[in-house]
Amino acid sequence: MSFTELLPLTDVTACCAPLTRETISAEGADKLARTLKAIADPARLRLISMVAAHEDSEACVCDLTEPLGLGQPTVSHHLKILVDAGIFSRDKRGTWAYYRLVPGALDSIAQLLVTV
Amino acid sequence: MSFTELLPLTDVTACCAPLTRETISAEGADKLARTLKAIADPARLRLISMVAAHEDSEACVCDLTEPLGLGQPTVSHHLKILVDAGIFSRDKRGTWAYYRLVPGALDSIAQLLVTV
DNA sequence: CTCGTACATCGACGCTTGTCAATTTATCTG
DNA sequence: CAGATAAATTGACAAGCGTCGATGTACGAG
Repeated sequence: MSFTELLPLTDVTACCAPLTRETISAEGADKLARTLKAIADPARLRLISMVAAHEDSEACVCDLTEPLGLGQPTVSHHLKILVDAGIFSRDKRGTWAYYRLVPGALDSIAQLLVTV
Repeated sequence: MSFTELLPLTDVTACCAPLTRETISAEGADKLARTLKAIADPARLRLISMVAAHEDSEACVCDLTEPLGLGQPTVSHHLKILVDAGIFSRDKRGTWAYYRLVPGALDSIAQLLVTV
């Protein structure tokens, strides 16, 4: 019963209590920190923004390497981190790998930070 | 002309475009990443949560050291990072330094992540 | 003025992270 | 099959980060 493909790390979604509503547990803090670390990088923020802006809201590595100004292995590395964190999904079609935002992933994170 | 005390790093508030609405600039990504890095740590997430839950929504270092399970210098270090990022404000009264959430700081960050 | 307390700062240490060049794996084409 | 292209993986390196112990600083009590 491998949930891994269906719910990569989106247990962030499962977690509900906003940070400031009730005291977070050490484990919860660890998990949320890991997710935030995945986003807390300039290259990865730009990747998220670029993929969202790309046509059909998806992009392959070759679309991203040159505008980002980083090497292909580095871009692949960042994309893997985002996939592992449940932010991106990966769809391999032929020789290309297409990445897109997991719907609701960023919103789930945002809801944990909000205080209102 | 030192803005530093008035606008620690809350230019995050000034920034408006959610990540996925328009393509973020390299500079914008850098700034947002710095802010997110300030939050993307288990100890600091717990500090945020603990301060928000504390009576009068403020706490001094001595309130936080023991429940966090970290040394006093380490806690001071984390608090400084949160203050520099504009998440916490610091108010020294007598021998004690009281920290509290900057109103709207976390919400500003959350709004940059949201996709809806 | 002296002592104790609360906090900040400094220096050092190990671990993690971002990046690259080189290599490997997978897939399509002829 | 051989060759070419897209992407993932590996190994290495410098830089950054979290933590601690020791020290410095500011403030209140006596």
